[in-house]
Amino acid sequence: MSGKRSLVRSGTTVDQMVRAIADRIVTGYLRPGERLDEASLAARFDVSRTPVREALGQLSAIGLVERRPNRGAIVAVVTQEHLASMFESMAELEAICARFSAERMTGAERRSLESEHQASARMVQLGAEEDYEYFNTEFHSRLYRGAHNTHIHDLTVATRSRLAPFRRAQFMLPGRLAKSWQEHDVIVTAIMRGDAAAAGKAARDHVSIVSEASAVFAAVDPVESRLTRYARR
Amino acid sequence: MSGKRSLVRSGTTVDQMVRAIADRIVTGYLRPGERLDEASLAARFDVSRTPVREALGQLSAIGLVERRPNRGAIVAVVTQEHLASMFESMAELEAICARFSAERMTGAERRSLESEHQASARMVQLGAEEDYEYFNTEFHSRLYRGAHNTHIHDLTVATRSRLAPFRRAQFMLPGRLAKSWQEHDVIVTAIMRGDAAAAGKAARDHVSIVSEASAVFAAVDPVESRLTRYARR
DNA sequence: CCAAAGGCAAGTGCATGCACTTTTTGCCTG
DNA sequence: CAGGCAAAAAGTGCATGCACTTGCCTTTGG
Repeated sequence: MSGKRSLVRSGTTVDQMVRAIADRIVTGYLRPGERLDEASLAARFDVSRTPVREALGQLSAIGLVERRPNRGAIVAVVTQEHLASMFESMAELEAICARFSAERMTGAERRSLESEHQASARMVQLGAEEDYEYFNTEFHSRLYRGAHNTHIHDLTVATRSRLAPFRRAQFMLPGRLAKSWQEHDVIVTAIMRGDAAAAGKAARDHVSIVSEASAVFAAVDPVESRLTRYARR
Repeated sequence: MSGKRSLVRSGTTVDQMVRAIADRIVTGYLRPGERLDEASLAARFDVSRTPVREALGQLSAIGLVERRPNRGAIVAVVTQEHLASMFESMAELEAICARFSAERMTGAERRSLESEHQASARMVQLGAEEDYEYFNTEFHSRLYRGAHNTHIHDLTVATRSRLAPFRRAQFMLPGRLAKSWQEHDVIVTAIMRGDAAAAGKAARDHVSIVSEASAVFAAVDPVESRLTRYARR
């Protein structure tokens, strides 16, 4: 092998592989149903099959890939039904985070939530989808952290990342940007006045709307065809 | 190696290892902070280190074990704070399941929930802790399934199993058995009349009470001493 | 007597190799 | 020409081996 390790990143080779593959799945570069050949991945990342296997095992443990004994691994295929259940769960989890945030956020957390939210209004005016997407992600992360509950935070982040491939195109819908900001605004207002119930409801509604927007894409997405291909085997 | 495989169970060797180790952790046979030596485990289960390593990797991916690069694995240590966050999450997750159950359970599901619940009353009268514990587990599983949401089901089951070591002794508390049944009764009644809000609240309260009961044990448990041992390293 | 250095044992991380399973291919038969 | 079968190819599952890291213990200089 070539000296130390070409990818100088942190952690062991396996950790790097897990992150690398998970990233490709979450960003949609690897599509549901796509075959994950151990040898190819090993060659691609210039490591032996052992760390690849371990990485695939861990990814399958967290549900990002599906492994069939002796038959290789594929990027986890998500049925319409399961997708719906994840979106519904997401709405509930976000509702919990918003409720807790309304009750528990510190003064500093409230202030930065509000100021960043106000700042993101500019992105909406400019119609800067990508910049707004960054604010949006950050906004939701603030809610998760603001809940001051590690476990809920972890569950929410994990669920969110599994939904990432299906949320991708949502901001392409005309007017979605402005609506999203409005919905955030309702959440922020409720949190600022410590109204847990209202914050929870607003967050749940917000995700539900995103869910419906994404469902449009999911239906015509390669997911279905991959599903078919998978079932055929 | 001896022929096929001595542990004839289903799945690959790695799957068996994951289940075997997870089981020992969840049942409390392996205690938080305990060292998981690859070679010892390999010898113990009569396999090579490779499947053991993969199993440990997967267990660490789902949070049951903690892995420090080059420094081996230990059974995940749960701080008091994290434990509290898991109990709180559990209460919320159960509340969601109960709410959904009230809205979505089929007639058959409702009937069997109620009849099994009524049957478990006998266990309370007889003070049969172990038998009641079986009914109790089944009762909660019914709620998770009754929610008709795969993802929530999975999150709830996973969280519950991580809490298992800390719920163990709860029924030893005098009178807990009868109180538990009463609390279940409130949940069942709410579900039977389709009152989602009441079912959710009752389920949340139920778990909160269990949480408080368990906290007593957690505080004086080996968890603390293990924590100390771990920190010392 | 203590602190730093160095070496040793234990243990982890990854590469490689072989056995076994699944899938594919090519040939034969009806 | 479809169907079936057998052998080869491809790919997974696990064992083994070696390099490297870590923690401990001894040694040595102050």
